[in-house]
Amino acid sequence: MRLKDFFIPTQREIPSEAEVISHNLMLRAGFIMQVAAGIYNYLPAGLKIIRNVENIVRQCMNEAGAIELLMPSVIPSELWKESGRWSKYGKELLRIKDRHNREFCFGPTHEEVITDIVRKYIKSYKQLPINLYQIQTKFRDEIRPRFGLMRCREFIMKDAYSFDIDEEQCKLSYKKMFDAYCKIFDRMGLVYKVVEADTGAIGGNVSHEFMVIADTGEDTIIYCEACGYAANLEKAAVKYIEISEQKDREMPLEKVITPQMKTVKDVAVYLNVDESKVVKTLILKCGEKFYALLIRGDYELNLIKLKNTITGEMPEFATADEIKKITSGPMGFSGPIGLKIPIYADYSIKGLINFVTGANEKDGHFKNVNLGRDFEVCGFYDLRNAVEGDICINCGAAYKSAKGIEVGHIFMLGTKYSESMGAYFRDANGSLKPFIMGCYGIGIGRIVAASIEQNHDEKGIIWPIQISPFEVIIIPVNTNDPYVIEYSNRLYNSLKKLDIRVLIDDREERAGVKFNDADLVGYPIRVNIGKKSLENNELEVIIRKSNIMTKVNVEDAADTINTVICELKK
RNA sequence: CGGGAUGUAGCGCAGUUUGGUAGCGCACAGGUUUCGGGAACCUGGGGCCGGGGGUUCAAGUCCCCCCAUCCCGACCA
Repeated sequence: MRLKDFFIPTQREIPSEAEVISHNLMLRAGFIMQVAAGIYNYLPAGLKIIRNVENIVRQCMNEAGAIELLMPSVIPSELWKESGRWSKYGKELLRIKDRHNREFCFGPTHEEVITDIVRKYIKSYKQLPINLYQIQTKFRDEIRPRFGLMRCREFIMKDAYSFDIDEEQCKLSYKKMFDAYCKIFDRMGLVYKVVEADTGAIGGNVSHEFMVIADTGEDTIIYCEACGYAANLEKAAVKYIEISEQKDREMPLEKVITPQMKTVKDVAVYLNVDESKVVKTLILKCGEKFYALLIRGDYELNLIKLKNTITGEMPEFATADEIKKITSGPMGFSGPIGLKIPIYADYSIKGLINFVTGANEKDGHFKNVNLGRDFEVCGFYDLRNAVEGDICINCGAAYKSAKGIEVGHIFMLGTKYSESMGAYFRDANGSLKPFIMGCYGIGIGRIVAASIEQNHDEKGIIWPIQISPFEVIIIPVNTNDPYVIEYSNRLYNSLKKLDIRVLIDDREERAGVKFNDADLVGYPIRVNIGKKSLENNELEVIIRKSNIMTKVNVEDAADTINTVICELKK
């Protein structure tokens, strides 16, 4: 491609809306352009990158035996009502109406549609297993889109769905996808971790997330270097450690005045105790039922764990009015003593003595509160977020934590959709069985963003060659020198003959402009063809990543570059 | 959804305090000189100052309403 005939609108100015580096660089390199909050144009070079990522994904999926199809982005509400998700899926689901006032949604995921296909055509165990996938534009009406392609509302996703005769076969399908995902992210050159995850709104029981490690990531992952355990924050288990404080040192209960001291921090500072000696009492609501949760002041409640161990449904925090009604005290002063609703406690409370809690009245707290003596709880559970330094549930070493970008997520779904939507097949005995399903997503745009987060320097992007919009850029340095132009064109044609994805910067720009643009856009290999070096019958090959420049004889140039490309692809 | 901020040329911004008919840099067009890390000079084009309503002789500037975008929060108990 000749740059004059192509379109890469690089910007010199730093876009004011871009907070994270990948967003900033994608805007400046002319890959994307914002149309609305969380909705972007993919400009030509950006599209090339997207396509490269898609093709790697596609190739690995095909190798793993998955079959590509394409489902619509607009889906009638009927299918979603069958699965029950029309009402359960929250505001993220963009619901729209056609001219006849019929309800549709813009698909955020396609379990319903794929199940509809399979239940219609797959009738026998002989047709199984099958894994169908698509690469499609999805829409999720995120509360807060941000960080460019990292969290947008409209985004491109690869989603695959497997159908099996039983759990065991499903595990095999799941494993195949697991391995395919590893291969995909390896080929992209990404540094990632696979973590255990909660299944959330999609449903099911087993789930893994593929996390690209990056400080700008929105997710927290907890991992153990000793045994390899890794999970996201929602899932990471906290091991119960016995605290052996001496029961006989219990002191008499004491009420203290704590004017305006609403937060754990306020109270701890005011009473001159450590935050870990303040126990917070959280009032949660789940349907019509209320619960009180006790957590040590320096820890955070994990709603997902609460849902999975106690409430079953996703709980919400009670409002100020509800708290007033239930505890008879204002928000900020709740405590377990005298509460009439079920009280559950995190393990962190067990064994604690002489702690501080709210007194369920304005400006009042209790000191020297003790479990058993002053109140009782229904039980102790793991209800808090793990933190760095916690003891690994597997091996006893200390957890570490890191920020990650979720680029892939795989689930074993079981029969959630097949049963609700009546998708059954005949097994070998002739009896009707629901399909055992799995689903497997990869965020294409997110991979692009994540790749930039991991591969850039102060000048711009450093593409892994597999993803780069072009493999080589040729820069004729002196555009007024006929030899420079001639040799540039000659090399360009030779590289094209070798099927190398080559771009020649034939613009009438000064060398510095071209160099800076090349560094910004991030081509892995740059070839400078200038008057000076041509006098020695040489040109310069520069590797973007290492910034190493090699002088190469013009006659050998094409072959040398081809060799370099092969090296970089390894 | 709550809080904060910002909307002025394609991009980045000043001008708003104290109302008086819109400016800078980059980009763009023409010209001269330059030409291996974002050139210099000259000339030029480009704005319903986010939208609507009001106050005023006069509004980018003051008041009201709306819209959009960005940031923070949504774990305060």
